[in-house]
Amino acid sequence: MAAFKKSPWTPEEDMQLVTYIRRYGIWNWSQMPQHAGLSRSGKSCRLRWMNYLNPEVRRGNYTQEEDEIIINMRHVGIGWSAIAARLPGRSDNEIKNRWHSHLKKRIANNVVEIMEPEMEEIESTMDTLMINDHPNDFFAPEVPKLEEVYVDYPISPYMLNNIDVSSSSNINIPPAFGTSVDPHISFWREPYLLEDVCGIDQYATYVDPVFGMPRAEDWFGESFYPYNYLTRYTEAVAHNTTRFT
DNA sequence: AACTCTCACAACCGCAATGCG
DNA sequence: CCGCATTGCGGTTGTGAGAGT
Repeated sequence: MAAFKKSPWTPEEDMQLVTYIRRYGIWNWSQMPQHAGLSRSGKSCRLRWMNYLNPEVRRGNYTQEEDEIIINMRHVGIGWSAIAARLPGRSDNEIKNRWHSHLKKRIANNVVEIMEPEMEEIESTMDTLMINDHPNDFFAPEVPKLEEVYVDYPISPYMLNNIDVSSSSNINIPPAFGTSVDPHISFWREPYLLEDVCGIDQYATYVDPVFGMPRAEDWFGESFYPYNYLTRYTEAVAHNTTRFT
């Protein structure tokens, strides 16, 4: 098995992953990288998406209210993922970082006063978690007839009608059903659209005439990458260096 | 200007949980 | 029930930026 790449993600890799997910949805993390042309593990791709590339993720600029929620929920032993569920747009990893780099220290220095969370708040949080864990106890979703939706590819008719498959040569269509790498789509793994998640289409459909895919700055703007990452990367490519620092 | 230290955060790892045949 | 594959969680590490000396 080829070794997976282990290093900071490049803008090109980000674009490959986002482009792929935008076109085909998330159908199987472990197999997606191969079809997206990425030398990354599925785990790495999932983490990158969940913590960084997902347009739902907000980064930085924590409000006092958010900090207090983190502190209070952590104080009673609630896990990172449950706290993330309580804070829309925040990933568990980011909250964890926030805790370790800011809040823990502030508490140690008694900069913030730890308040006993209101019982109602805790019960409300627990109710939410119960609903998330046992959705069928609360409502029964209508299961779509997948055989009518998916014919050759595990993507929806909407996506089939709105993608230009020929525009990107280095991204492969997911495998068809019945092949050796049949993705075994189930209801719970149904691919979803970014539009469904975000409400709006946040990504440009512009395709670079030379490279076939949008440039990073077209997608995210230079501020997307911290510490002038994009600038340094671009310079490294221009000077044909193998590693940029 | 050069070096060291600290901070912030991206990303990795190991393990647990879950799903599926 | 079992074994394997996949996904999710939490702890930890690595690295770049900026502050301090």
